[in-house]
Amino acid sequence: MVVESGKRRGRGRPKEPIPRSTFLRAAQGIFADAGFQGASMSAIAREAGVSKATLFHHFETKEDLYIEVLTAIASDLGRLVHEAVEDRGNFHERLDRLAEAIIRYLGGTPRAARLLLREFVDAGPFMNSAAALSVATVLDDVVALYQDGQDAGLVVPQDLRHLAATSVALHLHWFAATPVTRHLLGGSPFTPEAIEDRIREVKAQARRLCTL
Amino acid sequence: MVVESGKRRGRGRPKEPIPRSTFLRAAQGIFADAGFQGASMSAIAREAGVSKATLFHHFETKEDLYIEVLTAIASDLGRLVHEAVEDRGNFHERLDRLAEAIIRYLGGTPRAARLLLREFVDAGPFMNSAAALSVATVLDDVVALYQDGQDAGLVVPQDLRHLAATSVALHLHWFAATPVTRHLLGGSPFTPEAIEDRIREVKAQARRLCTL
DNA sequence: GTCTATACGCGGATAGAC
DNA sequence: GTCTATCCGCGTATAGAC
Repeated sequence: MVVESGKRRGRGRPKEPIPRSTFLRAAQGIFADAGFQGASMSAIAREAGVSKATLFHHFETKEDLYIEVLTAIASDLGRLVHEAVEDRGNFHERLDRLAEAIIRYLGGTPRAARLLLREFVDAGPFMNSAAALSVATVLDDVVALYQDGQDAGLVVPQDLRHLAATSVALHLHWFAATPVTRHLLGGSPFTPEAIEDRIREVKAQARRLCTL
Repeated sequence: MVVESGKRRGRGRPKEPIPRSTFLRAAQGIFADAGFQGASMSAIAREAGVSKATLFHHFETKEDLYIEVLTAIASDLGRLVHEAVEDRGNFHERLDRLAEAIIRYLGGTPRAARLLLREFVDAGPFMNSAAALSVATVLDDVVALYQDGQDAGLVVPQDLRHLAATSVALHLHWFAATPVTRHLLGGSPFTPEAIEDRIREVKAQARRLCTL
């Protein structure tokens, strides 16, 4: 999946600098497939269709590039969760909205779940950077949603932290643990039909999980 | 956590060969912390208290060592699941037994969940080896349990594959995604009290998840 | 069966031309 | 801003002494 730039770029300052998104897209792919340690800057440069030195010109270190890739995803999800969870409609509507928004995003961005879940397991450069705070915010948003439900007497009187953890696991694992999902499903979870099925199933599971 | 052998081992064939478990334990630790790619044979040898060459004498390649470590865990869990799920007692008893057995194992073997979940996300050497079949068996055991429940009219008429996936995610994520769990819990999930709490919460969640 | 020593490639990162 | 060429360390893996 090499970028087709038609003709090779020559030396010297070009009229059209390579957009940052080119590097980020390539990096997203390689990091998702190989992880932070397994990915090499050479592979990312190759994928982006530039030389390694060019890549190093745009990102001082591999860590910088990795953190930027993960920050973009965490920020997307953070926005999505915050909007879905906001105080419009009753508790169950908010719960449904949350599931649907997350699944459409993770289903439409196949690398996102793998990148995030791997980083959670690795406790790697991103989770050890300041940007990890956005993850904490998302978690707190989810807990707050359940808290609202509990206050309204709609949610079972159980530990909300375990409930929030299950919610995160539920969403990420399906799209990230591809061998497991493929074995169970017998196909890709990223087809449009599979995604619609998933939304239906998760909405039902999420309701039963917390409802009295 | 270096092995204390008292005095250094000399050259030549020793009277007491180093037990294989020494290498496996060390490898488990390093692989769990760094992942397959991130781990180095030097680090594992250091942790085991032997030279790199000695380690390579016992395991031809890093992959061999890694697969053996993961096979041991998958086999432990496979046995546990198979026993817990077997046809003793009613459906809810079997469900509770399953949760308790898995949580005690993962809680008492802090590296297991990380190793397994990371491998699921990586689709690495283990999942591409023949040994991965044991994972498929476990998944099928779980689906079969839910099928029994559905046949008995105790389980909600929903897609059992999504239910099984949630069950796996639920168990692994809590003990594997340590930064997330620690943020939510505000401490380690591996203390005896945290484990008992976890058993209680998961039993309740697992019931609500599938029960009519 | 374990050691020391080493081969060899590939990783991240840099220098300097254009 | 991008290129080619290169440095240097650490990775896996091997050879041969003991």
